[in-house]
Amino acid sequence: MARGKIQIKRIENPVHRQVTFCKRRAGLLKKAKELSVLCDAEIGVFIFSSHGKLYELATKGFSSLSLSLIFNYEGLIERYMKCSLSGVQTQQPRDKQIMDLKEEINTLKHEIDVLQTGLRYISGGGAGTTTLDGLNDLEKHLEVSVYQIRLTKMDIMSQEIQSLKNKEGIMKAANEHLQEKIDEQYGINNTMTSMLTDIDQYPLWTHTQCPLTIQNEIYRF
Amino acid sequence: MARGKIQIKRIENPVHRQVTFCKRRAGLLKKAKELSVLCDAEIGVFIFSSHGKLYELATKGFSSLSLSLIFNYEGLIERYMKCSLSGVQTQQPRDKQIMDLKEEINTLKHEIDVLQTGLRYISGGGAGTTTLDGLNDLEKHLEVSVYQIRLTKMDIMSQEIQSLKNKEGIMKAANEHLQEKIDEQYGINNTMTSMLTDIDQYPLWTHTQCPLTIQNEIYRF
DNA sequence: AACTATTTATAAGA
DNA sequence: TTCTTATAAATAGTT
Repeated sequence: MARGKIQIKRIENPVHRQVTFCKRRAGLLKKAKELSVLCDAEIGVFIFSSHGKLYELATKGFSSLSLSLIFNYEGLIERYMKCSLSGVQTQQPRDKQIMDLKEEINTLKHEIDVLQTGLRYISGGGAGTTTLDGLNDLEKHLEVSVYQIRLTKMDIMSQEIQSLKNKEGIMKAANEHLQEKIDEQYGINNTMTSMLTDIDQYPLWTHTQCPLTIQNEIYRF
Repeated sequence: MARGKIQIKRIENPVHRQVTFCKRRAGLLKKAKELSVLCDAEIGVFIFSSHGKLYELATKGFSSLSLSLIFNYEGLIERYMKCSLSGVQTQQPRDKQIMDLKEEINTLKHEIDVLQTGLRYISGGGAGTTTLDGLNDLEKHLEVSVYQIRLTKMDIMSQEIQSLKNKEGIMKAANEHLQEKIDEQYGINNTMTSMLTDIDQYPLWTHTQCPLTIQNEIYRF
């Protein structure tokens, strides 16, 4: 856009490409920031360079709304479940519970296996595994470790929310509302949308009242 | 930036704000597209207006990264629903066997933590921590690893795909099915996800049978 | 939605 | 990467 017009197509010269990447990346992130400030919008920008390096920008609200939605929902839902369950106090046959625990143990053992494989993969620069099956396994396994990291993260976060009040009635209402939304909009991403809507509708819920929403508000990145 | 300089702070006049939002949003998305093309980068941009409407841009490679995250989320909702429907789980009876199992689980989880720390050290460098920031970093590193594994996987796949002939009739039928799905479930991000779902619905497709269009959408970078 | 006077971003060169 | 600067692009205020 200066000293000559350019065509918008892949820059073949790697040096030029890298320089342009730096400049335009900075420009894009700046523009994104400006837009979010000027117009009170929540914005997330993720840029992976061709070499795989991540550059990102996320406004606080964006993190708390959609980033959490995308990256942290597993942790959030799990916590939500725990919370609503402890309020409801229902009974479960002991055998089933024991089986569940054993199953969890097996899952964790398998995961350890996988993490060890992943460790070898990463440390070897990926050179070791080249079969499709091997890569599929590895991919799954790394996803599992990302998941575990998220759980750990959430554990740390949960310490912060111990001080919030537990109002069971509102929690149950939230639960019901959530279930309704899921039933209503169950589909692929429609559900995601409804979660967002929920967050907007109940901004003041505390963790124990509605963990799904409040953790988004409190535990931003 | 024209007819007068402006301060980068929230525009209080709602009309001005809306107009500026439109203009700058278009500008930002254009810039993002240009960057991805010029520099061969994978980019995702998510803009939520102050009213909650989502505008987004995601390059193909980027979508393959976020796809899995969304897909995982979807799986979670399924699990959540199953759980709710099959009756609520209970508080544990403080029974020795269960306690033992839980102890084992904790041990295994700890081991996983250790492995995760190792992964971080290898993949990211820097000191291992258990702080939130540290975990955030680790999470990102692993995500990039998953992303890179996928790129490799997709390369392998696309080589196979190119060596096989497509059967046009099946391809057309599948495309129609896909289009139906997209129409049905069109919402925020769901085009990508619905394609994934389609793939899952046809697990026995061989490369010769699997429609070219779907492969293009999912496996091309 | 258009129009334009300006500001901003940036391509090329160093 | 960073700086400089000529120029292309974006856009604030206006119609």
